[in-house]
Amino acid sequence: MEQQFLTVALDTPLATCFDYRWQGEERAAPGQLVLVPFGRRQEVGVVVGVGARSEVPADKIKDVLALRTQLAPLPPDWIALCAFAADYYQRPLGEVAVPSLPKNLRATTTVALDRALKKLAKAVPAEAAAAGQAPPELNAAQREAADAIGSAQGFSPVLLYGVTGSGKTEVYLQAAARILERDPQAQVLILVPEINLTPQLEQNVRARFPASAVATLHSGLAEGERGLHWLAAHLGQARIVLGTRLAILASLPNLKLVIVDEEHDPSYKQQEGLRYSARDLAVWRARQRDIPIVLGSATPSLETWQHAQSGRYRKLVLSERASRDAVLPRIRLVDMERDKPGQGLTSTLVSALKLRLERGEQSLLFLNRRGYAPVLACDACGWIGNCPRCTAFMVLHKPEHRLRCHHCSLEQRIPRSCPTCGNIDLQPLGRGTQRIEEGLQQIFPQARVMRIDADSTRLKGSAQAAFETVHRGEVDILIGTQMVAKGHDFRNLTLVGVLNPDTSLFSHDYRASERLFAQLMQVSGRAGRAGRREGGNASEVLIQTRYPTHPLYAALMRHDYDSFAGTLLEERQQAGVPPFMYQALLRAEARELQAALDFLQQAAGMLHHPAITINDPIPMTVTRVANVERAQLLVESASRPALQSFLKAWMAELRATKARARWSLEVDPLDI
DNA sequence: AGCACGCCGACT
DNA sequence: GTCGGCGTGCTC
Repeated sequence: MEQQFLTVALDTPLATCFDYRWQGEERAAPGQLVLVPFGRRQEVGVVVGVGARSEVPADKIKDVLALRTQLAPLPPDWIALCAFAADYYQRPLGEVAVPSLPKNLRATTTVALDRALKKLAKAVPAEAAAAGQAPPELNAAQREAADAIGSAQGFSPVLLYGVTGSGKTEVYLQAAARILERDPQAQVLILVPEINLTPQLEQNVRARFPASAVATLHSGLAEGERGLHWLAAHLGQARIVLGTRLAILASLPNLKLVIVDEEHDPSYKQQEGLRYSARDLAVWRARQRDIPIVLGSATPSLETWQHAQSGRYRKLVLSERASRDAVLPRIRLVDMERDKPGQGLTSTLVSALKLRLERGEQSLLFLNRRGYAPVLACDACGWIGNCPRCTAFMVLHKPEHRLRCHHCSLEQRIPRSCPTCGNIDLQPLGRGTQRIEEGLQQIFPQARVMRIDADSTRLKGSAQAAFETVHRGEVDILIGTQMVAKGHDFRNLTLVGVLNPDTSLFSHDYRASERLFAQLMQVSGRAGRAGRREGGNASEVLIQTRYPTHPLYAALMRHDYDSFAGTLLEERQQAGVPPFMYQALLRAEARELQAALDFLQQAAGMLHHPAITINDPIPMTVTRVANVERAQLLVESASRPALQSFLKAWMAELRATKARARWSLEVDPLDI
């Protein structure tokens, strides 16, 4: 029996793959899973290369323990996708490929895998085109978009640009249906930011296509379920895969269309480990497979917008709201200098709330700050409740009677008196959702007020339950953080109040205004989605601000993202920041700030490249978290290839040096 | 990252 | 006398 040498990608931080010997009956092939000895442990890895010989000295090479022949090999294009992501984000291949597989399918034992395969073998593959519910009529713009996408040949990126309620979902579904009808093998991948916050899209997909043709992939699924759905995608049984960012790394052998809903949403960016952008990988994936991709948004990311303006992406516009009687909500600014808020609410907003209560309509208040008050302070001596482990304030959480650090989760009892001067009268400064909730209950004692934020929805399923309560009409006033801004259609909601958006206007983070506009646009879309029946009152959005003349608000009131995005792009070009510049961030953390800074300084001096700017190391804004000091170093280039080749060489050097700090690299960082 | 091996302080 | 600190080195 001819022996084979297998190059195996393993989930380790080591930058290489490992070679093993295989001499079993069956021939091994790239894409297969193998169980191998690694150090003194056993690991499951992915075969990425097969050969008759190996560079590695024979005495070091160990034998493969088992080949998972029951599982069809992962396709070459999947390996190529992982390899690209690994390369682009400067991570080992195994660290990308292995963790993207469901845990129970890559376990050292094979029970879960066999069970899942057995279960799927029984399932009868459905004819995906055999639709359940009949598709609704499209308006002209929708039809044109669905036609264009459904008939596109080869790699054709499309920005589907349309406000909330303009019927983007319907375009996705009908374009997908066309492709599935035409090709009985075809698979469609639909990415959404957070599946739990957009249940309506999932319901729509499930209503339209047979259940067995749809697979969902997101981190909320139980292990067994996720393994089953992943396998259905891998085996081609799932024709539509609906998932969050992790679904971009699924095996989809017959992928023919990719859809990225709300493509601007920051949750497409993974914020730990492999810090990939699922949207960017989706575009790469579409090019790799030479298939169309749809990026949908009412407020596209400036990266996407610029590609659309330059003609690299085709821009398809949905300008009208799809539901006939749905109208765009009227957006009004409330000048907080003139109308001073009490309990965080201006009299204008209070009257508007009162009117909705009288009419039996619902209101939504949006405040992106959870807790009762962001700071507790002593008027007498100036003491402020700082976190002992972080450079941050302790946030007052009144229902729990606790001070809580939002960075390290440290909790303390609320001090009865000032720790330095003994003053009993400690003052909460500023307002969070809890405090607004309390104020609302005082102003409207008869109103049914509900708060939805990360604190009120800690328990699994409680967010779902809370939203259902609102949908059932058992809530008059809903107060929430960005959790309430996404996805949900509240039929009876006619007022949206935005409480404290100004902080983002003058942020040092140049992406803050782009994000704010998107967020306000999105939360505005919660109002009046169904329209008001028979000559009723238009829905209304009230924004409390100290800067009523700010251009961001002016553009928002006109629902005019075009001109706002144009202005932002000009500013970005002038400032030399993305999308006109490509960035990477080297982060370091250590017990002593100086150690982190020293490491970064050393790293900064390692390599020089004419097209690369290496900035000075600086402490991060929140320097200390959980008693670890953090600093970062920004690297920039106008050329993506130049940055990539620099990073590759830099990483090799960095990995070879003994660092006195923990460090990590992020390519295309969102927060800098 | 794990998980060894490897030499110096406070405990049954 | 040992238990155990984390420094350095390796994983095909």
